[in-house]
Amino acid sequence: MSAVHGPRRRPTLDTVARAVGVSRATVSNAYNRPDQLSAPLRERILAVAEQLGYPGPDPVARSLATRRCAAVAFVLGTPLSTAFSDPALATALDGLASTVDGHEHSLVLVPGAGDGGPRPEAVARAQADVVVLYSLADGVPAVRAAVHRRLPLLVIDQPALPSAARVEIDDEGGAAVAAEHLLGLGHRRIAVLAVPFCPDHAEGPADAGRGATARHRVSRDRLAGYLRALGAAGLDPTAPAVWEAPSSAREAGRRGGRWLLGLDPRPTAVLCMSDELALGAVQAARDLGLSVPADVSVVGFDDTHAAAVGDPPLTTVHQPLVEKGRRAGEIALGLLAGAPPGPPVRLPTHLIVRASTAPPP
Amino acid sequence: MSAVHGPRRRPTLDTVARAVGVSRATVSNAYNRPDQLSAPLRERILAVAEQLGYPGPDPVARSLATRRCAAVAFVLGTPLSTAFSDPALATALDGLASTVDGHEHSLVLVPGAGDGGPRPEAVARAQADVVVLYSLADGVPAVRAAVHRRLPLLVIDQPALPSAARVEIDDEGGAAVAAEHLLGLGHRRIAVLAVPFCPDHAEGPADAGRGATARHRVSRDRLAGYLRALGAAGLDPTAPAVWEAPSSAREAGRRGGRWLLGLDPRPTAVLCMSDELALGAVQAARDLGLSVPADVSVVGFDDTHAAAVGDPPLTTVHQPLVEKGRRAGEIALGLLAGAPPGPPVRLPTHLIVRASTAPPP
DNA sequence: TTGTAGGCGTTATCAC
DNA sequence: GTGATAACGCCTACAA
Repeated sequence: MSAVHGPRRRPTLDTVARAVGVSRATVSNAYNRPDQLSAPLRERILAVAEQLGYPGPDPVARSLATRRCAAVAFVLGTPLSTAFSDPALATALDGLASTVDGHEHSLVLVPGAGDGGPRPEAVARAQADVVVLYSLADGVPAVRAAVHRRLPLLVIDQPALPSAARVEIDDEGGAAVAAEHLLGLGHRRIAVLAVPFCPDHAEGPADAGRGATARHRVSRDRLAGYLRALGAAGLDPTAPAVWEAPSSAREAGRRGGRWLLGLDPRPTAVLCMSDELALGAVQAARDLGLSVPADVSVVGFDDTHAAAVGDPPLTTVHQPLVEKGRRAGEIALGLLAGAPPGPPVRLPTHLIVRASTAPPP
Repeated sequence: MSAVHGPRRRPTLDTVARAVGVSRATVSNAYNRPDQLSAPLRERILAVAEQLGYPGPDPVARSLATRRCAAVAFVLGTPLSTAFSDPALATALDGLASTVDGHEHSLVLVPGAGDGGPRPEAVARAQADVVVLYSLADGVPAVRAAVHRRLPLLVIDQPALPSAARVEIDDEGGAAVAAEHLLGLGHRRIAVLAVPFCPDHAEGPADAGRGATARHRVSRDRLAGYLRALGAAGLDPTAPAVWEAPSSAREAGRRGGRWLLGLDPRPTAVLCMSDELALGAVQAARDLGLSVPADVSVVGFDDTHAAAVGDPPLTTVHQPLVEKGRRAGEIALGLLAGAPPGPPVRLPTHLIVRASTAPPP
């Protein structure tokens, strides 16, 4: 009698077909190829489906049959919320989103929190047709998991991966120019406020070894750029104090800034690996009663919107964030369409001098 | 002979099972339940899989079998990139992301561009276990498509939907308070700069009818709040000039501001339905050689970060964006776990007076 | 225009 | 600890 009152389990294509008295294929066509059947029949099918409470073709089953998800996966190396709160990341995603939009694809954000980067299971399970890895640390399990999937793959700001497309920034060059700017102003006691070197959430002073063996290409290269410039100016490349922040967030920068500016002798300038860190360092200076740039110069990295409107406006290294995302999006879409990975795209950086740097006091 | 040189098609669980000489179930267990088989056998299976180039269990097939996607879909009413560039939306998403993170779920962003809101097909095909609708216009196809799926459903800033959970803001109350603030300062010629009333990308002056029949609950309620306060103060509620912007972006606000401030007689104050619009209006005032708030007062809505640091800092209606997202995330996670929708969550707004408002000149 | 048959790659449930 | 077998729900030639 339960059969009379309608099925207890949710209806499927087959339920509808049976009720109408046609085959599954015809019901499928009613949804996906209206031109393959007569209008009246289609009407009837849809009506019965509606009345049966059939929710329409199951997207997962459809994907299984078509081998298509209509989605691009974006794997973060940081918590999910940073996609919306970290200015540099959000801006790059903005660029990527603007190219993915209008192509009938969704954007799947795969969270990256955790001590060893994103959980490899999360990467293995993401339902997408192409995967984009964003600035993951070298050798984390998630990278292996991504390669393993044999899906079209694109990495952003990471070392080359066999058969993966790549978009990246000239981090070392940009960092070197930032350091040269300070040297040119006469600074000699220069400290470094770094984004994470490894995916282990460490926070505190970092020695030279830690920086050199860093597993995040971005922080490794930026540090190398700073030190190269300092070395070229005759300074001891092991001399600068380096604070490793646990993220690129402003509060983290403030803590690091307080430590660096509390050193004796106090640095006259701080090279920061992100604008948010730099803005935090400016806060720290203020906390200590120091003025920027009169008492201490601060240089950022990224050239986010906040850097330009900061107080003082930040001298920083510009990287084309929107273009980075846009190019990544175009390449991802290309891979989706069967295009080969192509040569890596390397985007330039340049220094923007604003008001947070001046000669040392 | 092609069989000798290895299969041309990509290997599956079955390929591996056959090669090892075990059943599919055992291979599946090797991946998903290591404790269900002996370690040596598992090793052997994994080794053969590796050698065969088996990418691991297919996530889509797994989802089909388990009826789980491990993802929450977030359906936007605006282009994908606004998720990262619109401050109010990004902040709400930040809150949602922070609660979803750590729960082994991905976040699927479903783009919402298009004249009639998000494409219903995109909503129908999103692979997720729960869907969140964000501020979609009443009656757009995407809403029907979402309801149709019979998945746990949550709407944010939209009218009630049968059996859907709901989180929303007291838009009308907030708007009324904003208007009352201006009235209290002595303003009588007050204009309105509105976010879209309908999903049709219209831009230009809007008459009373358009506002009253708006299909976006948010803009409808905010307008109603403004007009209620003006009416209560004895002003003609049909009098205020209203400009409908095609989005809540700053540039759109600037265009609308220029039109409103070019009217004769010029309004002495502008009520803006978003902070970005308000910031655009401030720009417009500047374009026309007017000073804010000396010549014209501007009130925003949302209380985004940019409002606080603007020049001048914006008087605006605060809405708890992060909490809105967080609550939505908690509810979505709850629905996922089988919890009932529960009563709608209505979050309060309040006025923040800063420096963009003053008595009329 | 409609139906048939085979396939998509897993997981789950039981036996053994 | 391991293996059959049956779902899971749909798509798509191809035949009628």
